[in-house]
Amino acid sequence: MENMKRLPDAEFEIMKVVWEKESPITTAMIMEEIGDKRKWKAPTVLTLMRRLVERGFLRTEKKGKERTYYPLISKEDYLELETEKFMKQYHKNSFLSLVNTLYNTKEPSEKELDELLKWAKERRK
Amino acid sequence: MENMKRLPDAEFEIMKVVWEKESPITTAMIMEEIGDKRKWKAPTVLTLMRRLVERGFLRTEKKGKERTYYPLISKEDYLELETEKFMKQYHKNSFLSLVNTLYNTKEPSEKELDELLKWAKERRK
DNA sequence: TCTGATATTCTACACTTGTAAAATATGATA
DNA sequence: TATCATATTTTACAAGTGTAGAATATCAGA
Repeated sequence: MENMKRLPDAEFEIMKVVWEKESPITTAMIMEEIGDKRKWKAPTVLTLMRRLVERGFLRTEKKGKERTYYPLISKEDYLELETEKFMKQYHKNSFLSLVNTLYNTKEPSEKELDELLKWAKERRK
Repeated sequence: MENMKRLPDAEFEIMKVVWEKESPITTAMIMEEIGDKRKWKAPTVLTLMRRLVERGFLRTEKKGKERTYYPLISKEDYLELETEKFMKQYHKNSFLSLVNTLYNTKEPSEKELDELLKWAKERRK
């Protein structure tokens, strides 16, 4: 999508569920998944879904009483946008800046280090 | 600070300038630095500074006609919060997820890889 | 077909954020 | 000290976001 924008937190919550379920998505599925955790009422969820449709993140169809939804933006594409924005805004696109910030106080785990080393070496050869 | 919250973008812009200058900070300094770029009027900047004071990011003193400001939160502390929130929310705290997202389409530069390898190796032994 | 249950839509409202005009205070200068 | 220039404070307002009550539509069953 041209000029995709960051999602408000609540809408991103919804999208996370949408991405992890199989389409078509129903409101019931969303309610079941996060209704409890977030204590959202049905109209709240419906409002968020509607806004996501307006934003072009979902498309929707009405069958009788109920609506179904389908994602138009993939999780990968969205996370890429989000991550690039973040790296640029807070770390001048420097990965080193990021790790230094994160592990300034704490130490990285062995596992993280291993994964990272493996990843970096693979790209380098 | 207990329960520090994320800053709105405009306020973060201000903080970036605050952090890079020597305290005490004056509005004039801010205006000079980003007044042009962002085309903010003086009252806009003053409002943002006031909000930052209310949030506990700055303290301020009034000398005569003018105000001076001092940061109460360091750049390092704030970036740590921001980065941790980001990693948790968008990457389940996994670096690998982050690098895979970033370098899914593009390739990492030699320089990034070198820096990263160096960093990881240093931590490991 | 009437009725109740349920999903959706409409409407609303408070809070946050970005932005600044108008009003005011105060130091500098004539 | 009266006046001007300038910095600050007050006030405001539109958009965006989180949240949901009230109103409405529609399916399923009596």
